[in-house]
Amino acid sequence: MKDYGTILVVDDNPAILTAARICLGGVFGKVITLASPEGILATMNQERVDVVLLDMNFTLGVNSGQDGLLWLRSIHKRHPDVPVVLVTAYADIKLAVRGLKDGAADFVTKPWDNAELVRTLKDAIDKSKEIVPLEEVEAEHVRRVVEKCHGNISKAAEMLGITRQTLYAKIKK
Amino acid sequence: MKDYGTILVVDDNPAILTAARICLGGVFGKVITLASPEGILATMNQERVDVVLLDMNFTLGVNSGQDGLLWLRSIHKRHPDVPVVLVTAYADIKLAVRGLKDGAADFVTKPWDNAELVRTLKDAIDKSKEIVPLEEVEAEHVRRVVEKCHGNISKAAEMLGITRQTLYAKIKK
DNA sequence: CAAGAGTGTCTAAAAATCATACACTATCGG
DNA sequence: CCGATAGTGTATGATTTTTAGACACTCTTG
Repeated sequence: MKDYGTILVVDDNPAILTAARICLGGVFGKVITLASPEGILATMNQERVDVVLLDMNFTLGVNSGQDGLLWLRSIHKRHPDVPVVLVTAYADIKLAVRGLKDGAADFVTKPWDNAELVRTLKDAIDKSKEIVPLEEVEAEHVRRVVEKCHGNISKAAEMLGITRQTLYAKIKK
Repeated sequence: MKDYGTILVVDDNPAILTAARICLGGVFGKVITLASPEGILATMNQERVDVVLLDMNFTLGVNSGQDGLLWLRSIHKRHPDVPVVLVTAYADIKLAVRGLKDGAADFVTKPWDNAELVRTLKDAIDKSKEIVPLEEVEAEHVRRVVEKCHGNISKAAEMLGITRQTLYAKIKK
């Protein structure tokens, strides 16, 4: 059951970290906890982390979670394929939404439901691990661009940077 | 300035529709309004719509916006490349988040700020119109998969459905 | 009607991809 | 320490894809 790899939990409340270790220990092979976000990148460079659970409420209320967003961006920049799940207070849902737009995989609101948290984390990891063949990605993108050009194959081909004839061939299969 | 095409506004409150016509008329070449969502697909089949502004509060409070989500999915299914911006009450932000996961481009909360609404709609359209060359999409996807395989080129190539040598060639440029 | 834009198809040349192969390195269990 | 296994980097020739260029056709529009 412990096949979900390594999780990094970042929260400035030690009680939360202890709770996380207990709650998540049964699901993740390794639970790393950090009381402050400064060590995130260092930790992720040393250790292969499969998912990050990041609390947004550092420096309580001082700057409405801007710090959290900055850390999220830092993680996303260095490790674009490691999913980050945010933790916010319910009143801060707008912050969580900002986070989603900035690349977070998902978020949970405090106080959280353990089962929901685990499900959210599993989903985030599963989604990040799912790999699509190159051919499929290409076909999907071609379909969208042709749609966007309202069926104008010449324009679509130009925007895709390929020849009209090549686009024909790709559409046919 | 009216180069943002056609917008479809769906809201069961006639006053909102009137306000939308006035507020959005200066930005969009054509503002189509619908008092009920039943006509959405029919309208979109007849007319080329560039963005949809969809209120989630039909059948007030009866089923917490499930209807809105269903309409969102219908639109997204038939017209996957037309961005949909949701309108929800502030208390229903969770609904808006569900909507985002279901493919909505963005959302605004009622009561809205006109400038913010226009900005949100413009962003949604700009983003939906931006077209990426096929080569770039391919390179990005290759990069991600290689990263996900932690540098194991053989595995990455297999998952991408291409040869190891081909992957080499793609990485080199 | 004439011009322009788009379509569908063809050819031969150029480029990319494939299967296969070989030498090399690193890791791990016996 | 040795052999097995897995991965890397590179090479070759055959095969497939893509390209440039061209031609005939349809549509729309001034």
